[in-house]
Amino acid sequence: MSTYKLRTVSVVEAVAEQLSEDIFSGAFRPRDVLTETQLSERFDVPRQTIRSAIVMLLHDGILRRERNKSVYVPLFSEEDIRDLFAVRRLVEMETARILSTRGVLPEGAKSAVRSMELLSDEDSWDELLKYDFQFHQALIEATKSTRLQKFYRSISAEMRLALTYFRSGDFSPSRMAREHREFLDAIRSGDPSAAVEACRVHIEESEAFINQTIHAQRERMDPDRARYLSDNKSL
Amino acid sequence: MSTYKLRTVSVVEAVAEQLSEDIFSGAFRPRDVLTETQLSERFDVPRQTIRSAIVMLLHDGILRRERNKSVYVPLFSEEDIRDLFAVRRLVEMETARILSTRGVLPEGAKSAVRSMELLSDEDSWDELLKYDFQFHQALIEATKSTRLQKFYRSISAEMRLALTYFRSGDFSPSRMAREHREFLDAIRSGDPSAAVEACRVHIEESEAFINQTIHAQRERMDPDRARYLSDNKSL
DNA sequence: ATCAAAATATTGTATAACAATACGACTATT
DNA sequence: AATAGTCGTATTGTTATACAATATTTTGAT
Repeated sequence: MSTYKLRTVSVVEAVAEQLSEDIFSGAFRPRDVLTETQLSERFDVPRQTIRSAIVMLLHDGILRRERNKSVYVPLFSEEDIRDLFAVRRLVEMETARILSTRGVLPEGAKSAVRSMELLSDEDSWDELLKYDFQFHQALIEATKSTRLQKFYRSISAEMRLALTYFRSGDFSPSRMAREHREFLDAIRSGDPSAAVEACRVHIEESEAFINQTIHAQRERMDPDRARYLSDNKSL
Repeated sequence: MSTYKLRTVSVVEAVAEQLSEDIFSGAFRPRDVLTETQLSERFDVPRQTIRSAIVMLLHDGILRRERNKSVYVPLFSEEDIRDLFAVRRLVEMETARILSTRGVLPEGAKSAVRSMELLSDEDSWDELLKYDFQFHQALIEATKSTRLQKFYRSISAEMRLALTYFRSGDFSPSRMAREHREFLDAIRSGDPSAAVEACRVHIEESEAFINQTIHAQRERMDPDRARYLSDNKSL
């Protein structure tokens, strides 16, 4: 008889998950303030449960709070974006080094790229984003490094939130697929330094894309607003 | 008039802090299971408060649990130690690169080294460890990278716990001080690659020291026990 | 001794209440 | 009108209690 590892979901986890979705989907916008009683009614669970769920999301970086204040959806500054990408680059380059050294190429990453290649320009940004995350997730998990995974988890939620804010920019599934394919091939090559370099390129392309979207959004604003944001280094 | 940023401590934080100390100090040993009611009585706070404190320590990696089970103090495997050091090396090398590039040399790190140099061989391992952590903490904070700091925090507690387990090995404050001094000088030099390399050496010396202690401990055991541990890759 | 059922212990969730803090509205004073 | 002070309200932080769900131990039957 084989044994199954069943996956159960506690109430707190379910609330945290749904609340995350509400944030990612835009139901809650940056700077929105969420009070515990309000959430308690929304999900029809006791306030204690909400508080536990909030702690999870605080750790994921998609909610913030000061003491004795209500939590709020974070607004990422340019500095936040820089920091996120810098750290992500660090982690992913190390991942690329490990995997190419070990000659490991996770199936999940391969299938994610295949899925991307099947997307057409009419498909949604969300769809593309899903495969993007699946790809990188698979790579990290293949390292088998508990701490690296923990680290990546702690920034991936923030990353996802940042990316959804700037989804509106023009994007091309085919280009995205090609970039991921190249990265994957570099890892497959077995040359660690080449893989690491490909990773750097990949992440920097991603960052450049975001920055471009940010600036495009800013130009669509009126000058005063743009100047204000520029002064406050916020998005 | 200058403004102060006051630091307050909530009940949960105080409990978490004290509980951490109890774990670091060895009052709770690896594999010890801690029930919530037991802790509730020990600290004379309601169970809900204990639960919140536990969540913090779970994130710090100095407590673990499976669902519906009591938490327990982790026992680090050799793989854990390897993983911890690998990731720590990654973060600290990046830190060294950043600081040497920017020409930043935090005061806290300098004073930590000075304190080490004043220690004699009669002083305690705990004392030395304190300055060691102060040194690395200061470096990380000087990067101003929120995510890097968050990450470091998430492994430093585990690191400290691992180090306290193996405190018994022979140690030399003067050698420790010298190693840190050399690392600091390398950062000061302004040559990033030299600083990064010095960092690698520093961390690897630290890891080698731990491994040596581990093996020494193992040899003091009886053969059966040693073989058992070897088989289970646990310490 | 082995297995199953019952009793117990422990975590997870729910409800309520109160204390501490933050925030806004209002008032009094100048 | 502007300012500082006071009060009331909303919100978070903490405590208390109870019960449900799950895990563990004990007991009992075979």
